[in-house]
Amino acid sequence: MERDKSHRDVTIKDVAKRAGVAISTVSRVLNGLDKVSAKTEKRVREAVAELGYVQNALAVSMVTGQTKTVLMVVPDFTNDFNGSVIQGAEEYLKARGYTMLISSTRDFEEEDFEKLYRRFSGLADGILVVQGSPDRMDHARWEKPLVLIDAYRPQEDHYTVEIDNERGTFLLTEELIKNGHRRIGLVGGIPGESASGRRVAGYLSAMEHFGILADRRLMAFGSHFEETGSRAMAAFLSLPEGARPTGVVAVNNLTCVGCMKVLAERGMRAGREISLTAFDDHLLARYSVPGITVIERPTIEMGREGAKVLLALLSGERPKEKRLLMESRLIRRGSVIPIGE
Amino acid sequence: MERDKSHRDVTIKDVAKRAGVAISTVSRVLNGLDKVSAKTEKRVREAVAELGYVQNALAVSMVTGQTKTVLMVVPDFTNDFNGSVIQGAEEYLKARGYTMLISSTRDFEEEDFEKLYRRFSGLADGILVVQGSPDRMDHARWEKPLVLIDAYRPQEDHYTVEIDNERGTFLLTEELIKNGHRRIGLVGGIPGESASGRRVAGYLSAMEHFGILADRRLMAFGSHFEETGSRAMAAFLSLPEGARPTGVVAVNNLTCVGCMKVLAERGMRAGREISLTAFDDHLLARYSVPGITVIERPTIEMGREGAKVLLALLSGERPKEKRLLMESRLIRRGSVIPIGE
DNA sequence: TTGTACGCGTTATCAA
DNA sequence: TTGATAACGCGTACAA
Repeated sequence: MERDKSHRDVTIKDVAKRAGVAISTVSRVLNGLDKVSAKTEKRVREAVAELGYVQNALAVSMVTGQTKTVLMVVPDFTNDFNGSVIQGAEEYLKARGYTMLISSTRDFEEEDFEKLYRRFSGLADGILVVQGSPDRMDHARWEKPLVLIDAYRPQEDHYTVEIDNERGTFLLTEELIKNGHRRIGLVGGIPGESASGRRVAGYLSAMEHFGILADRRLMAFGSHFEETGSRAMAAFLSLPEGARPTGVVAVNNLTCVGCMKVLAERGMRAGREISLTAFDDHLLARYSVPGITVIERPTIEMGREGAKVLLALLSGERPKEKRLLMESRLIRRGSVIPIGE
Repeated sequence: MERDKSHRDVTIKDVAKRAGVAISTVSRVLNGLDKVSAKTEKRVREAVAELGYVQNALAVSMVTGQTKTVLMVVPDFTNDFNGSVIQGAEEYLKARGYTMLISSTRDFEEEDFEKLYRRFSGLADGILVVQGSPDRMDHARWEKPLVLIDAYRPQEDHYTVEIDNERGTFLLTEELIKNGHRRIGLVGGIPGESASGRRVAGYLSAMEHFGILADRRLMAFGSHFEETGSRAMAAFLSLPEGARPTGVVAVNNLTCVGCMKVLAERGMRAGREISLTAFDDHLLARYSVPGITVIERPTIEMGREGAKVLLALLSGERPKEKRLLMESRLIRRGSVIPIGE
């Protein structure tokens, strides 16, 4: 509570005194807007250097109304997809003089979103929200610029950065079908969540496209986490021979890991006893033997583009295309076994 | 630049007017310090609710001198170790009313650290620095409370949260030796960095302890990244039969991944053609078949403890033990092959 | 118990 | 081209 005024930071006043000018002159030099004589400017700059003066960002924000700060909301920091998105966004923001505040929504209750908005509304100029959480958030409470990454809410009207989720699982499913698979399991994510929803749709649409009847027993849902993948794979494996899927599509990185975990526990491997394809590339998919066939998303770029759109919004631009669709691609590895008819 | 005063946020003044009291009374109610009559308090609370008043954190910080914000500096967000540390710290801070600012130091030049300190010195009350970057940082410029996580600089005097790095690699090396290995390769990290240094020391000390002469050709250095592991493993494998290591110790998660990558490319596997042990548990170590024998660190807890120490510092406490040592443990998996004498 | 008024470090307006 | 000063929203001595 006690402020120690003795070793206070040096302020604009100190600089003004040292340079023998008014504080408004110092401010002008620092912000380089109005004209200042070369001589005065030099004196001020010297005083700044000598005193090691640093602007008080808080005071600047108070009067300008801008914090030059962006809030990033992610479901979880331990997921490598989120990590990459953050990396991309942070680099872009930092390079443009913006600072990044961060908050994870793991274990959030409904009410916590409201608190989050309250707490940060005065601290950040804009907000970047990464998938997962958004479906439970009431974005309407946030009145400043907002960009959604990897989420889309048709009933609302936000700027978003996405990939074509439906096409992704379509490709994964198609890959299995073209290799002769007919009984294909699906490990869905959270039933109501937007990205998961599209991915499930892609699976169904591929099945239909190739005239295969989808089997309810081969579709499992739950969460974005490992556990859902493990449970699903275990259930699939316990089906009788004729009903058991020969291939499985996992809708995200962690559920894929869960599938692989169960396989490993039973001495099985994707690409040997069963085929597996999944959304999102990750270490395990890339370097396990055989590797997993996946849909790779430009994660760093998604973060960067999200930040780019947000800064555009902050500078008053209003891009008329609200949804930005990024490219994703299928990477074929050894996890899909060709099956003879 | 233009502040739109028309739809300004509601301020403490508005609340005071609505409640028919002075702003100082509102402040008192909000901060609950001084005594306020029950009736007045009720009126104020109602006014707050009706107007949807939210304190302006910036203004509060200006007058209190505290930002209730902590800066977290990490080398990279895409590394799962860092992600976990962030997760642990963020949860702890959030629960205590603190906000987290974040910055990655990937690709930082020397001078950037100075800029970083400048930029954030007024924005955060304290700083949490995660390994990697610290060795190139001049922490002296940061005058507020600081806690180092997974880094130790003997020449300086900071609060740190660590594990016994030397013991970790000692155990990894010992595990190989006890399984009959004698030619053991080491994939070191950044030569000058503190944690890497201790880990290299652990390897050397195990070798010496068991009377094995360390071979320079079996020690490779470079970075914390995959590439260093790949290069090292490739070099090891190209050694003539009698000089080639039968076991390898990787000092961190990514270099371990790099090793596994090279093995995979050549159709080899850790636990088959060669033995491998590594620092840090991660997806690939856990679920590849066979799994990798690793040192597991309590990553989330390290973040949490770091935050805890920092908040203690911020509240004026000065724990006399500056170095906090966390427990790590060896997890045995199938990547170590017993070798007959 | 409550109200007045000052200060926190800036920017921006208006005069000089 | 420069200087004086009113905001920005709040906490808190000090007075009432």
